[in-house]
Amino acid sequence: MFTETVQIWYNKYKRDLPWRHSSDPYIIWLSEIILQQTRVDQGLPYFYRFTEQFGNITEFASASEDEILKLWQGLGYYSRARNMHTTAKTVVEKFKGRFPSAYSDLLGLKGIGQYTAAAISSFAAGEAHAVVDGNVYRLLSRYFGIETPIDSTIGKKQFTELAYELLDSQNPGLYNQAVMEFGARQCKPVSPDCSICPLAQNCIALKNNNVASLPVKAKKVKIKERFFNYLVMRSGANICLNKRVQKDIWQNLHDFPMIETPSRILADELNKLPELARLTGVKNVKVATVSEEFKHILSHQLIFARFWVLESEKYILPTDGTSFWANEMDIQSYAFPKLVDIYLKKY
DNA sequence: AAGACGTGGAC
DNA sequence: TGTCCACGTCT
Repeated sequence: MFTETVQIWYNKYKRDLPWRHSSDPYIIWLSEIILQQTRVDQGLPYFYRFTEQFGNITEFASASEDEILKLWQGLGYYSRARNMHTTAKTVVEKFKGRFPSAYSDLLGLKGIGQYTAAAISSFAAGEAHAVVDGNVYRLLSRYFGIETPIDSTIGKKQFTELAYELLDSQNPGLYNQAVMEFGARQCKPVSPDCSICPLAQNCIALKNNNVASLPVKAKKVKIKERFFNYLVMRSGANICLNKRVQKDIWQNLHDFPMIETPSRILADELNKLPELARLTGVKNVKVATVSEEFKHILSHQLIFARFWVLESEKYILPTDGTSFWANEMDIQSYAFPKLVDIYLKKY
């Protein structure tokens, strides 16, 4: 009943999305990775960008990581782009350029977990694997009145087992699309219109009047505050950039040489920091201008950033090994996190 | 196996 | 304003 109702609803109300016309595992992979933790509206332009740029997995694999990250710029969770590049090269080398569609093959690829392997194998090859994404957790927890936290090991197991029981093994692709679309559009996170819901009759949460409190999540993220002091150095037509190679946010994207401090600092405090002399190679650097404070919110961090534009006759190349002088004309070819991109567009 | 990892839109 | 979405995957 549940399964049939959801599929009937889907056939009537589904959105026409470009990847739904394809059974090419490469195209489905692109769309699924882009859509992880990302809404359709935000991901759609990136999907077009990537399919236009790379017509197949071999073209994708032959691009550089910098190129991939530049195309991905602004979408967030950049490990997705780095993992895609790794996977593209794996597919060319180990699968002769034919993107796999078997669940077990897919699970072995970087960036593909249970959800994505189930999605690609069911959409591209009709394999009977149930997708369990945020939409599915929400829909099942409400309809069946399940209060097990979805971010617990037990919860994950319980919801996955239920999803496999409900799966239409004759039409796994259709069922998976339907259940996710239903969750996204009808059983919405906030204020769903239960008065028009075809599942309302048997929905436990609706009966118990606790739709709004499901699904249950046990953990809450701790937000860590960080203070970034970016050093903007220009020399002729060049500007000093930094590649973020360390294991931290925005890995392999670019910003400026930066001094992170435990709290907000003033100009004369910045001048006293030994890192300033070390990063600039100049003893008494003058601060020409200071930007306003930029507040940048990540899922787990709150970043306060200032851009200190330095004035000096001459700088030496910072000795951190990750900074370099770039021609200002080439600036648009580097991938930047949103915070830095906003600053660059403003000044 | 708990925590890390972006961004933007809805309310 | 702040909170939620946002389990998806990796480490």
